[in-house]
Amino acid sequence: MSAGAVPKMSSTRARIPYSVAARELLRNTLLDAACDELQKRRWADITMADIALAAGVSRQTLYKEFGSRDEFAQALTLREADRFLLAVEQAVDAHVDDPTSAISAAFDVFLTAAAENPLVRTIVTGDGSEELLALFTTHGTPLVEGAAEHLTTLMVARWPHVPLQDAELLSECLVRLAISYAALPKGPASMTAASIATLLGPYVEQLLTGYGT
Amino acid sequence: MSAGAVPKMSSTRARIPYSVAARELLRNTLLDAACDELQKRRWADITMADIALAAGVSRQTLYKEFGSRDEFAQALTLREADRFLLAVEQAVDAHVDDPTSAISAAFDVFLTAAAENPLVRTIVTGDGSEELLALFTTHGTPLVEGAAEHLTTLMVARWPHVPLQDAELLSECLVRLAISYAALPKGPASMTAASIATLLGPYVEQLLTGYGT
DNA sequence: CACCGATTGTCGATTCCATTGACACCGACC
DNA sequence: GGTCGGTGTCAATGGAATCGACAATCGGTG
Repeated sequence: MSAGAVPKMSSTRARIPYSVAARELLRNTLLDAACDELQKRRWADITMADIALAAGVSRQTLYKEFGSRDEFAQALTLREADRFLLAVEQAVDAHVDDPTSAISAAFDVFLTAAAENPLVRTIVTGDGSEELLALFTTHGTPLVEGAAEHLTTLMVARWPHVPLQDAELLSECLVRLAISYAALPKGPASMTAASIATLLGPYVEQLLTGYGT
Repeated sequence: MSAGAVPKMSSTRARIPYSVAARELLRNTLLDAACDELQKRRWADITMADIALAAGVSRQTLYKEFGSRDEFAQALTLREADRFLLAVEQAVDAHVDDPTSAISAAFDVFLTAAAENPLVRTIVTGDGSEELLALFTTHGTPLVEGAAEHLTTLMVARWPHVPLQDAELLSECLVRLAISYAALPKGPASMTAASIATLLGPYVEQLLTGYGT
């Protein structure tokens, strides 16, 4: 058969009002422009004016949308994190029946994607983007908490039997481990993923079989 | 393997300046809103106010973007036509080696998609959307000429040996036949497609083998 | 036929948002 | 210490979207 690309009309799902769509478009255009620049030079060498220019927008609209340079950097990392979480979610969905291998698979896709991701690479390579690095570690509260929260809701939605507290603990540890191995890889992604899975496997099995009560 | 959804960063290709992206977004939001409404009631029963409201925009911005109700309807059909041409283009690309089967395949995907397309269905079903129907037939100059032109450039790009004049003639006839069969189907799409292909096959073969000159 | 309600298309006034240009502030470098 | 480049902020300007209202038109109703 030929390439199956049907026209795909307007999609009957809830329509997004133009005003919010435009706002989202503005933010993404800015963020995308910054990503582009990041592939050419280091974060420290990129000015706010550069980003605004690349996005085809004035410097002040950039400042209105994101308060400061730091907040903009935050938004950059948070959006990228969201994308990673999306991939992780799909990986988990492919292993709902077996939580341990779900962890392994999720870790695998995460580490593999991280190793290839331009933004992550420029940060991990070091060399001028220390400020961005900090947003993943020392100043990484928003990212870690946000990602952990996302992971938690993801988990409880699939395995309702797991107590919230345990899910939160597991999520945060997973997020922290993921960031750690993304920042400083050790061996191939699949290997690391398998190690983490065997490390945490017993714990999650215990959670699901309902040890107590 | 799991679902292969890598983050997919900003894509280094040429960035679209925000201003034009926003304009495009506005137009599409409006058009999409109209499509949604069309699946609920007939074109004659849909007011400009309804469309504007559904798009989350004021009636006047709608009038500024598209001059009048008629022009808006035109834009609606033209955009849908463009989507169909995209599908057609892909079908053709799957048969660059054999023009006759390319025609057959293109016609097939076109008719199949048309039969399923909500907009086309509401029009073909008749019953209240006569004004839209006219845009495909009696008032269809922009659509027919536009589609034919698109088809022509598509053809000459793939088969440069074909004289422009012949490509234009063939394109226009194909477009008119496609519209005709979409409006009034006769038997299954694949059958019709095969018939058209056998009908025009000899002509295109003659074009490619270079009969004269 | 006259009336009425709804819709189209247009206009001016208003509001909101992005742009412009300028400025004070800070840090790096000479 | 002085200069240069970048950050962050401001008031003024311009344009685009909104609001409210209007004449014109059309279909239905008494």
